[in-house]
Amino acid sequence: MTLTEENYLKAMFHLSAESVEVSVLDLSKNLSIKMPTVNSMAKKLAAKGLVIYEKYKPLTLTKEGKKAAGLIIRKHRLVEMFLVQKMGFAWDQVHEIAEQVEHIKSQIFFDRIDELLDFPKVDPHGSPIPDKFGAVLHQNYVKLEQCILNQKVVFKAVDSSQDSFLKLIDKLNLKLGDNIQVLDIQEYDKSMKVSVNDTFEIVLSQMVTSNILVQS
Amino acid sequence: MTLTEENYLKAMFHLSAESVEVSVLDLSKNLSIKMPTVNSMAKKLAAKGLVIYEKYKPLTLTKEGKKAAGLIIRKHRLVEMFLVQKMGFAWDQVHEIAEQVEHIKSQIFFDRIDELLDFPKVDPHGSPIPDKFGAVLHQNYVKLEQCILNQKVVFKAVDSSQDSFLKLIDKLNLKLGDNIQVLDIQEYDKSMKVSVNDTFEIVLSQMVTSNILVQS
DNA sequence: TATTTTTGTTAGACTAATCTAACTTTTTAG
DNA sequence: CTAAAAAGTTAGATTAGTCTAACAAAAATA
Ligand SMILES: [Mn+2]
Ligand SMILES: [Mn+2]
Ligand SMILES: [Mn+2]
Ligand SMILES: [Mn+2]
Repeated sequence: MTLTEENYLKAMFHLSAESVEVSVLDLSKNLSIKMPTVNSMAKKLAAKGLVIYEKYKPLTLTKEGKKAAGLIIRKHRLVEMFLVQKMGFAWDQVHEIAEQVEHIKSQIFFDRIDELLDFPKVDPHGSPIPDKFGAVLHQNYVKLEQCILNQKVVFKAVDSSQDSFLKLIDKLNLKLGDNIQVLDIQEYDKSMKVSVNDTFEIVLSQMVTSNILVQS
Repeated sequence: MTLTEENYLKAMFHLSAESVEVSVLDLSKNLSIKMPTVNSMAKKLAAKGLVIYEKYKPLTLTKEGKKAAGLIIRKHRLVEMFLVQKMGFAWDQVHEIAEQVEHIKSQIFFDRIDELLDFPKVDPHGSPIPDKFGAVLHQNYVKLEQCILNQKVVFKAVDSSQDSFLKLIDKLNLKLGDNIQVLDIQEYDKSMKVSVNDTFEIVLSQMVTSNILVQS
């Protein structure tokens, strides 16, 4: 499989987290690749048995395709964890590097990373690392955005890898595992005031709360 | 620069260690790519100012080209060192992986590797790591093959990355830094009997002695 | 339902990297 | 010094991945 094909599969996997089916337009936007190009790649992946393609219908990953995508995401997340835990990178520096390293062809390389990290289950952003068969343990996290007044939750993961977002979280002194309570929600812009570990209070815009994943 | 271009430059750099000028045929053999392909790539690299190309003449790297190649080789060797020193790989496992990782686009990634290794000067095979400007400190090593009877030398580097060769060196219990004395040279096949650290004696074929680099 | 907008597809072109077949130049050997 | 061999080049084809322009179908809206 080529690097390009791997990136398409990975994008489809991420997009189908919600809706299972993925439109050509969504993929196109997500990859910043024009629709006709996506269309022809979809046919190519279908010919390889990784995608179900029917004219004018949304795309679906086959079982095979899901597994392949899961294995690439596994490598991506293992690499991110290694970069943070073993090489001292900040969580906002690792996504771009992992985006490239995930395509290295070497089983032992990733096995060794896994071993050195003692077989981690999540990456530095709280996302689950798929197992050796490409299967992802589904997390039942919700967006902080959807929480109600006074609800108490735990900050479990982030839903964006944009470095400006991650840097903001750092600046706000928020960390995975923190206890968050919703103190106030502004009707107008959906911004939230929350308390963190009962020690300090911050205000978060909806753009931020929609990328914070929490568990009750 | 593309991965492919980087690999051509690197190959040229290696081949021009001896003769400065590189024939299209040599490059073709070295890369396992047919001559017409090499020819057109040579023109392309010439257009970018990295190679001097004149019809029917051998190829030469420009100053720019040499620097670019040196920087890729730097990455390759830093990665090999990291894989051995920090990730526990054997010296015969790292070349293939480094061949891929050397193309990662991320300055900080390689800078951090350099730092974690405490700015190493040689890779696990004894080859010098080019500096940040792509310049290589030239080593004055000779092949064990060329040594004379009774000469005492130090094993400094290997001249092949083939894993079967490296495994053989391991099996023979030879290590970089070992003191070697030439005890006997067979007229017929140029095989050598040598003593190692004055503790044991082994016989090496010419194929082996031609890939062992030593210093007096 | 009819029209407009959105989404998806086809056709055709382009670049990078590769190949084979045919031809030319240079080098080597008789 | 010529003929043969080796090395290098050109031409033309192929595959992967991308694009724009034009067209078609599906979905949304009036
Ligand atoms: Mn990531
Ligand atoms: Mn990627
Ligand atoms: Mn190497
Ligand atoms: Mn390489």
